[in-house]
Amino acid sequence: MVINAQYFNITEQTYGEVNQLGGVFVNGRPLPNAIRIRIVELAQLGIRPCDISRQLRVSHGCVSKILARYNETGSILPGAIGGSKPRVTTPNVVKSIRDYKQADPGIFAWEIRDRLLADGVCDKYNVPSVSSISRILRNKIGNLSQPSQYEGSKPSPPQLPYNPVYPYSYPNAISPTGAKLGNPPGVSVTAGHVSLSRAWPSVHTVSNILGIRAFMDPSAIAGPDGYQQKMEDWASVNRASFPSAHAVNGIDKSHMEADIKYNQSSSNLSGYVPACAYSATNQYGVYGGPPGNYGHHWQSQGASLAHPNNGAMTHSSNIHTAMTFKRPPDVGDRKPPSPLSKHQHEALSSVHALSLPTTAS
DNA sequence: CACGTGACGGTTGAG
DNA sequence: CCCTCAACCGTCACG
Repeated sequence: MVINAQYFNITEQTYGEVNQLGGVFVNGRPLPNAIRIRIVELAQLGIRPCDISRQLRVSHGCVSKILARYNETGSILPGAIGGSKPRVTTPNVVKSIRDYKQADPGIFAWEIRDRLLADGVCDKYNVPSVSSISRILRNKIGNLSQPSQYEGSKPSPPQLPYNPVYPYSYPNAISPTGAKLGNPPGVSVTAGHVSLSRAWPSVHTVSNILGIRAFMDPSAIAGPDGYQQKMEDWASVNRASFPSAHAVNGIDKSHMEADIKYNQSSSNLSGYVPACAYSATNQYGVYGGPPGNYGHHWQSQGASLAHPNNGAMTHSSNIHTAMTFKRPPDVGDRKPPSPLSKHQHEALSSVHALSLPTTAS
């Protein structure tokens, strides 16, 4: 919608807010993927969450959350925002209900429910409630005599049962959603692209847009290096850091389109932009944030980046060793609080070309 | 001091 | 279209 317009508006007015650490964020919206990636990267390098928080100027709660999610799901992407959960009354389920009803017109809703479970049409997590079944009988099936619409359309793509439980379907990417993840250009993918590319105009852009120049401007702030760096970070995020990011993704996503998403970044953000027409609408454009999965759905994210397991660093070839991004979560250990040595820092910086000030506090 | 957690105010998008 | 609702977001404050 507003796409460009929005952008402009933004420029004028500032969309973001500044947190206690001086970082810029957009309330209600996820952090840009670049920052998310950065958080994970730094953590992988052994940098403590508190330091990451200070360095990137992201609240520790957020850092904690992102890292926890990453360790758990292997994805750095935010969850799908908005929309509704996948309906339990999928065409397949409706069809089954209809079949049961046809076979036994006197069947009760609760009996249907039991049968859905017994037949494996649904599992305990996605089986419709009795009331839902009643509604289906009444509204969708109603007259058995008539061919239901469903039938006609019979869309039923092979639908697997949803996994409401796990919004992140990361597991094998098999999930219905998962499947889609990979391929469909649509959503998630796009989002990813978007995020990177367009999302991140450039630090400067961002700052300007947000009107927070002050923060970033060292002179203005007089702050410790931190500030300055911050700028860099954002900038770097956009650019330099990307490579790494990309690495990250690369890893994870192995199968997913993910590659695209992040990879590009290193090469150049702009490339992918087109893909997503979508996000434009989002503030992201403005924010710089990536819509990530946003637009989309449930599944998309699930797969998200990839997770550790498969991860396999497919692309990693290029990646700097430093980033062993994703190790299997099990390994768990997100690094011990060990103080990362400066050494590590150096490594990191070199990798990303960032200078990490380690929050020298 | 580090960090996990939940309240809070916000956005999003399917239905 | 507009509204509702439920999901997610990041920040903040508390423990």
